[in-house]
Amino acid sequence: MPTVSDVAARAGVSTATVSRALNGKPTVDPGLAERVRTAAAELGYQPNGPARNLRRQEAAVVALIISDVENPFFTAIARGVEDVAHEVGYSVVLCNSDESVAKERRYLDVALQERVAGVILSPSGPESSVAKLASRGTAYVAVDRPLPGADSDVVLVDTRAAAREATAHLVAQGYERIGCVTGPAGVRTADDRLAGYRDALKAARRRSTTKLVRRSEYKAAGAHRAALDLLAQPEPPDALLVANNAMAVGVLQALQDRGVRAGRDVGLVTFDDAPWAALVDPPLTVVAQPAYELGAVAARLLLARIADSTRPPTATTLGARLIARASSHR
Amino acid sequence: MPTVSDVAARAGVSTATVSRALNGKPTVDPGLAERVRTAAAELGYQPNGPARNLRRQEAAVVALIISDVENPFFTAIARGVEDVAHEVGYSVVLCNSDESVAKERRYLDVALQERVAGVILSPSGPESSVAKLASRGTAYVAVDRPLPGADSDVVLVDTRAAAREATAHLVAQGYERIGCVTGPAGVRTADDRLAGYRDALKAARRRSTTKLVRRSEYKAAGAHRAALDLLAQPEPPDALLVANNAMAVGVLQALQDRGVRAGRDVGLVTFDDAPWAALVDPPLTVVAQPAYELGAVAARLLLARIADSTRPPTATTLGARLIARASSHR
DNA sequence: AGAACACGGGTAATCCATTACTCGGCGCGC
DNA sequence: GCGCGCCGAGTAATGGATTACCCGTGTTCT
Repeated sequence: MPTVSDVAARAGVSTATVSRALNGKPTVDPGLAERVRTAAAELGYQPNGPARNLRRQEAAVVALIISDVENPFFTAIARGVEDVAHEVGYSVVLCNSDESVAKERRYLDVALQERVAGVILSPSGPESSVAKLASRGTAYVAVDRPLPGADSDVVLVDTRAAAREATAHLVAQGYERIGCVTGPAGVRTADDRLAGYRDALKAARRRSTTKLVRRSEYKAAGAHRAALDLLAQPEPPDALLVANNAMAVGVLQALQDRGVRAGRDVGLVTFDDAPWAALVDPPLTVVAQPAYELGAVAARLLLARIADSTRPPTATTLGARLIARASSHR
Repeated sequence: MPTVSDVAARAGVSTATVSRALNGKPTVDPGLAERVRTAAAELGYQPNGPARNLRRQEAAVVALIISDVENPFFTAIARGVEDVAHEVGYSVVLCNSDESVAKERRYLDVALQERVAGVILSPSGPESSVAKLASRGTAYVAVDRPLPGADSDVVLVDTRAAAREATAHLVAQGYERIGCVTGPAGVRTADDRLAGYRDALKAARRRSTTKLVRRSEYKAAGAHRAALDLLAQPEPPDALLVANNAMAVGVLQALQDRGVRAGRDVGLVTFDDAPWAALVDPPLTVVAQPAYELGAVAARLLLARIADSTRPPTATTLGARLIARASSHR
């Protein structure tokens, strides 16, 4: 594996010149620079990343820690981050914390060790270990969910308002006993969606009861259990607000298991406009979140913070959009 | 940011001992090792990854380059890889080549520069630049699709047989004009699925015509166009074999657009048992591929090759399973 | 008791790219 | 014509962890 010295020898210059030429520094004679480039190409020279990062004290890499790779919402965020980062020459490494605080911490440690330039994360739990990042001066941005306590850049969706709107929509469609399946306590989006749901019930002068609310992991299996449980009650809900698209899968399975028809028997609004949401029977009414934008904005904020660590932290809130389809209509 | 020297000073030992203690080398007095560990903890010491990797000439990281992060098939592979790699202390960085040979090459370069221990990839096109990996001695494994020309470890699904079985199933269900929507020429899975489809038609003594075959990118948009195109023909197909799950979305949209009922009007078998496949109307008959297993096996092969670069390359082929649901039944 | 050896631990070389510092040579101004 | 300043390029220091090599102490065998 050739090194700068090999290139230098072949081009008949010093290693300093090789480095300057390959990094496009202007203080190199064009002729020499050309000679260096051909020498590098002939040897198939690839700079040694670790050596470069060691010297530079930072890698041109940002880590993106998402809570569920199998959720299209988060992969769309990833696309947004990637596109923006690549434009300015940063690479993105995607880490899947799988809604586990332990895995999240592990990835944060790796990011810290590898001296990445910055981190974008969607915190999986109430207690996050970003303190380490802060104390090391590594830039970071929270996406989708704020960081408890930390005064950081953050990009959110106005999910409480969206949940309120979605619930109001169910009320307007004439559903009587509207339930809610949301994520774990302490995960901000889960709490906000529940709060929005309650806001709407209150505004409609409906009594809100914990009997119609269930929490579980943000995954299909948990939502499946939650939905079965709700349906098994003496007075089951006639509509459900479902807090993310993985959960929507679980809830739909539960309805199918019980032979309950979505829309007709139980109205449904779910978060996230997954590619398949319009294809199920009946097409799902959804709260479409601007996931790609979320990622793109987060990436831009991160880059800005990497460039200037003294910027005051900003909070960006994007809006969501209710797309009414047949599942919320008798 | 503390370094080994800081820890050494605090523990009253040399940097060598610190390194040995923290890396669990047996040649350190347990008492000293303990002192080192407390010192490190008190300082919040995090080893400098680039420095370590520079010295070790390799990072405990494997790169996984997949062709589409938004496709559940590939994210399931990612889970398999992650689980296996983490068990032995490797980190996984996920790279999304987005079915683009250029992005794939870019990520390969990054992987090479960062001196990752190994690479697992699903090649996006017929010409892949793994030659660089080979010449640098970096371990790699192909997953889902073989590497043209390269004699590497590879983990595949017997996708031709699966396509044959799926098509035979459509024949057996009484469909007459069976079409096929597959991926780009040169992508092995796309070609194999088409070949399997033709195998089955031949076995059933059906005439196979290019009028019923369309190729597009492995994405929803392309499949949508392809399906509309097929349906617009004077003699449209009465059944379709669809080569992956992103495409299934596009095809279902097209059917919806045209008011054609899946199953009744047009039988459907698609590849990949996505979480939502059983939830659409009608539930999709699918070829379920062992995606998680694919990833897990690939990771194990990669680790074996990292440990011993002289092993002869192996090819592993896993079977797929046809799950008959309502979409292939009038 | 003396010698050989095992073992724990320290010193310093090493990995490779970047960059501060330095130096020679050339051009321009007085 | 002389000197100052600038430009291009080289020398060597730097970053932090690992590890080859070496040394001193304590053990064991003869």
